[in-house]
Amino acid sequence: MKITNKKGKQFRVPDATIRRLPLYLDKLILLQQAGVREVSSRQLAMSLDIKASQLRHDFHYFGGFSKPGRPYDVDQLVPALEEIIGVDNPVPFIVVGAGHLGQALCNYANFERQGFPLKGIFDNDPDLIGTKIRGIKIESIENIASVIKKKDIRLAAITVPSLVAQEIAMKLVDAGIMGIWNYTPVDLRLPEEIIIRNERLATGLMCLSFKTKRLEHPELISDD
Amino acid sequence: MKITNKKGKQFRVPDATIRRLPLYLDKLILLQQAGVREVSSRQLAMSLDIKASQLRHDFHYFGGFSKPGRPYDVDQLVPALEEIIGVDNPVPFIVVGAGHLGQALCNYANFERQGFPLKGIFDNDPDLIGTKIRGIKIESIENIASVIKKKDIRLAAITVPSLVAQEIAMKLVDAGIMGIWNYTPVDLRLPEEIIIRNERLATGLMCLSFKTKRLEHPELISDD
DNA sequence: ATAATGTTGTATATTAATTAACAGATTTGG
DNA sequence: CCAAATCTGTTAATTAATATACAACATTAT
Repeated sequence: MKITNKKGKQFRVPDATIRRLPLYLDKLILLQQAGVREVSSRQLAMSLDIKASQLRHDFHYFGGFSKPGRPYDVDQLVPALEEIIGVDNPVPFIVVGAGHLGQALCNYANFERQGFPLKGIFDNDPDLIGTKIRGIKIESIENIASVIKKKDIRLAAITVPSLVAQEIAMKLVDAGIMGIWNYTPVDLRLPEEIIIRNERLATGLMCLSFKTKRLEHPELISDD
Repeated sequence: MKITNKKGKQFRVPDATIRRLPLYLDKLILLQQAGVREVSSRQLAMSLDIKASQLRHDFHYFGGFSKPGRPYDVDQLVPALEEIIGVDNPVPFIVVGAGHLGQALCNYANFERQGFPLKGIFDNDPDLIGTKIRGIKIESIENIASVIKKKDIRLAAITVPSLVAQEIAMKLVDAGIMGIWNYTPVDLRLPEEIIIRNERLATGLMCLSFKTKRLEHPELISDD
C-alpha cells in the first residue's frame, strides 16, 4: 500500500510495517498511562522484541516524530500514530453472529478503549434476538443494512456459521461495509476494494505446537 | 528455526512458512471432509490467496509429499502436515483466566476438532470456581501445577489481568509449561527456551482501519 | 504412439524486509 | 567549554521471502 506523507513524498508502506503500527500504539498508550513522557527507539523496540533500527525505519515512512538527538515524546507520538492508523476519531464496528465467539468479541471491553466502539450485534437466532450484551441489544440480521447506513459503520466482524458467511458478507458490502474481520473458515469472494482480514483462532496454538514439539525432540532441530 | 527433514538434510524453516502451515492443514481438512481426494498446488494456493510456487516451496522444506507429475493426495498430506505441526497426537492445553475472553476461548469448540483438547480452566474468582464451561469445571489457580503435571500439559493460554500475568506465567513455567499463548498486553520475561506467542485482539481491527481509512481518503494513496 | 496438458520439485532471479552504519543533533558531566 | 554519551533520521548492506522458470514425470486424447 502506498501513501503520501506530510512532506508530500510518496512511499510504499510494507505490510510488515502496517502490522507493527498497532503494536507500537498499543505499547505507547500503556506507557502514557504509566506516566512515561519520553521513550527512545531502543526502549520501545526492546519491549516489543524487535530491533530499534527497524522501529525507526518504520516511523521513517511517516515523517519525523522527534527532533534528531531527542527521544520520542510519548504524548505527541500517540496521537500521531492514532491518526496514521485511523483511530484518531472513534471507528465504530459491529459483530455479526452472536455465538460464543461473537459474544466473546462483544464482551471484550478493550476495543472501546482502543477506539473501536461496538455499535451493534446481529444474529438470526430468535432466542438471542432481544437479549443484551454489555448493554447492546442483539438484533435480527434483517436490520443490518439500516443500522450500517444510519450509524455510518465501515467495519464488521463476522462469526457466523460457514454456510451463510458468503451471503452475509455480500449483504454487509451492499450496505456499505468496507472492511471485514472474518472469523469464519470461508474464503470470502468480494469486490477487490473491500479489505478482508481472516483470523484463525487455532493458528496460534499450531505455531506454538510446531515449536514446542521441536523443543521436546531435539533430534529434529539444529541451531547452527 | 532449523529442522532436519526425512532425508537428513538440514533446513532453516522461515517463520513465514511456519505461519502458513496451519492454514494449509486447515484448508486440507476442509477438503478432506468434503470428500476431495486430490488437490494441486495451484488449487490449494488459490483458495488461500497465495502463489502455487510458494506453497510448493514451503512443502519443499519437509520433503516430497507427492510423486512428481501428480497432484497431492489429500488423505496422505493431512497426516503428514499434522505430524510436522505436531498435532498428530492430541495436544492438550489449559486456559488460565476465566473472564470473558477466557470463557470465549474455552467455548470455541473447534480447538478440540483441530487437535487441541481443553484440559483445564483456572481462575481466582471464588464466584467462578466450581462453575462449568462445556463440562469442564473451573478450578482455583492453586491447583494449576498439579494438573499440569498430572495431565502432562505443555501449552497454556493466559487471559488474566495484566498485574498478575508475569507471576502466573512463571508459575506455569515452573510447572512444566513450554508454550504460552499470551492474551495479556504484558511483555512476559521467561526463560528463553519457553515459546511465547503474543496475541493482540485489537490489532486486527487496527489493520483494517489503516487500510479502509485510505480508501475513504484517496488523497492519501497513490497506486503507481 | 505421440502430442498436448498438467503436475511437482527445485534452482535461479527478483523483490521485500530487516539490520547495520553513521552523520548530525542534543544533553550531561566534569 | 569540551568530551562523552545518547539519540534520531537516513542511507547502505544484508538477509529473508516470494516469484519465476523449467526439467522430469504423469495423464489424457487423438
